[in-house]
Amino acid sequence: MPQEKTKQKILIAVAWPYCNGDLHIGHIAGAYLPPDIFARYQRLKGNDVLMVSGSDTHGTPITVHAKELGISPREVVDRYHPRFIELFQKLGISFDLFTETDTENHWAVTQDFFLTHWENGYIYKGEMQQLFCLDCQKFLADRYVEGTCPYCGYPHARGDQCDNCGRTLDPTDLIDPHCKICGGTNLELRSTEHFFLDLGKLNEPLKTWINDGKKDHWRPSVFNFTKTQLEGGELRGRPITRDISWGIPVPLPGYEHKRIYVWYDAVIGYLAASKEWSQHIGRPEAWREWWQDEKARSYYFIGKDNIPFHTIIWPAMLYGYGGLNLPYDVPANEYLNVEGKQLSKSRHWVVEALDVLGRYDPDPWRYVLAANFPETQDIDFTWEEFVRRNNAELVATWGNLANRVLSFAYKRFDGQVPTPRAFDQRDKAILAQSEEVFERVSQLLDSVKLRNAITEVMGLAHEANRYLNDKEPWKQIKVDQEAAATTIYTCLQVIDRLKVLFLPFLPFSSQKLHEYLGYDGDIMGRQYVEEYMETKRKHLVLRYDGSNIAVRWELTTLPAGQPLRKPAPLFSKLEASVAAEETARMIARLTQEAA
RNA sequence: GGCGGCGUAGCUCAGUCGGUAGAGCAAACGGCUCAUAAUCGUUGGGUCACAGGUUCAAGUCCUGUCGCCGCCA
Repeated sequence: MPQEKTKQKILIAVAWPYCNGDLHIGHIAGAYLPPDIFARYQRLKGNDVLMVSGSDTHGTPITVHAKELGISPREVVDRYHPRFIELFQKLGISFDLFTETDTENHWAVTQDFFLTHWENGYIYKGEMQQLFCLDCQKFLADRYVEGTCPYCGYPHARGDQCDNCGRTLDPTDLIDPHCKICGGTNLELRSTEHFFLDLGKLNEPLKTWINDGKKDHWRPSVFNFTKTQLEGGELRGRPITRDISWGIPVPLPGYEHKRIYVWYDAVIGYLAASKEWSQHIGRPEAWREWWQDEKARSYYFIGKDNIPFHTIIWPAMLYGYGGLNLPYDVPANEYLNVEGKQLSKSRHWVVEALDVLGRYDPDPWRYVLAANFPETQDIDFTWEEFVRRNNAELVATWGNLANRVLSFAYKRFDGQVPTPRAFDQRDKAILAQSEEVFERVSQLLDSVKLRNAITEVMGLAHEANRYLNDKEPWKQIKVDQEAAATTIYTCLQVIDRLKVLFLPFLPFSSQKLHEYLGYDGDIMGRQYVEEYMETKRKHLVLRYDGSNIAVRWELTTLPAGQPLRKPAPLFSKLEASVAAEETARMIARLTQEAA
């Protein structure tokens, strides 16, 4: 049924990883793999996808980290930013642009935002009481004050939060507060002038926005939370500047020594990166198609801790700026726990993504994480589950299906796709099933139910195995060559469709399968790293080129007689011992770091 | 403390609009031998956190309690 295909503009905005440490698999499952699957699907459908993110480089955690290492904040960024890029390349996360916030472009876009908010009356000046270190002659950001937690007695609690009991604190709550820079205790409360985003003034328009009746597709956890907050009508001004030296200078005369608070500039990155991408492709105004066209849709992929920033603060900022689209959807995920415990760098319970990608292929990770996406609740990942899903589902159900059929065809039908005769009822049934699955998966992907979608796809692989066992082509071929040819053709046809269905999830193996089936061409696109020079500074970016992709999101028809390539298994089994080894590795690290 | 989400089989999780509780794993038995010993079939297992309420009918809606997670204070 040919329907008018209008290309939809899809902005895929991905949480900006904070650039002071490596990403773990919880980040991948929560925020980075989902948008890639969604982006690949949308591109295959023929929509115009712009998927952007970058390293979040400002803020005091990075300056604190830099001081601990005895290097500059910029050197901290230079240490982790390339590792993010390496990770996303290895995992196949197809950012149209992954950049960073310490760029001339981002500074300019942020300062423009600030000035526009200022001119539009959404920023006001106010006085704040802040601890000042008399020895350093500096105001201390919350994180630069250390002391004893008044709740649990932990002696190294920070001014913003206690790492031991997790409570949020005010620097003045601390017992025996001292300066983290010089260790001194000569602190006094002083008044300092700062700028505030007037969220109170933006509460009412946001209330109208959340109740506009166009949020039915939002996840309940995201929608209910946002709606309640906005209808409470109690949004208050929030400081957007700080007395630190690392960050974007306030663009007002007399205030250049103050810096823009990292939370304010980080979300602007979505727009800044879109503008940077437009520069790269040589159409500097292209970003407008994703940000100003009312029909464009923007999806923000984030973890649940980030919900208020993306459903309240960022929409408020966009509204206050004017003329830019507010989020169409914010499919926030819950958390991925590991072996029953929450991942936590400070508590030394981590599975670093780059580390494990050195030991295991990307598609098994993509599969296992997608099958476990925490879309509705926190999910418990175990290494045993990783091995089981890899061996019993990816290898045994899907990889083995492809391999058994391809091998049979290659050996018994002269290395070609066999020519079928008329299909019987059983053949027609499996082909019809592949169409139904295609429909269902499309609907699930459209509504960002990725976990259900991949389960449906795997279900079709399961059905194809059943079909094969019903037809027994290894028996048919002894008595009726054409019957076997029809069975194998039918199964290859289904596998070809599974290749497309799996492509957003498992691009690496779908590419291999594409070649085994005798096709040419690239179906997963090409990622590449560039160094981009601005007038004074340069930075590394990750980009993606999917312009030559040789398939579309549609039911394929495999040409009979097409020469096959010699097949090989798509996936490898893992030793059962892997689970115990990896768990032991985590526990070893835990006890070692704790000592 | 306030707000939101979650709590379902031994384990990990689905469950749409209120209509007789589902899948996978694990266990047992059987079929097949194309395939990486992979695959296919059959079989068991439930106080849907707890206590009330609405309804002809509640895992689902309402109230309260407990626990976990997040945001805010």
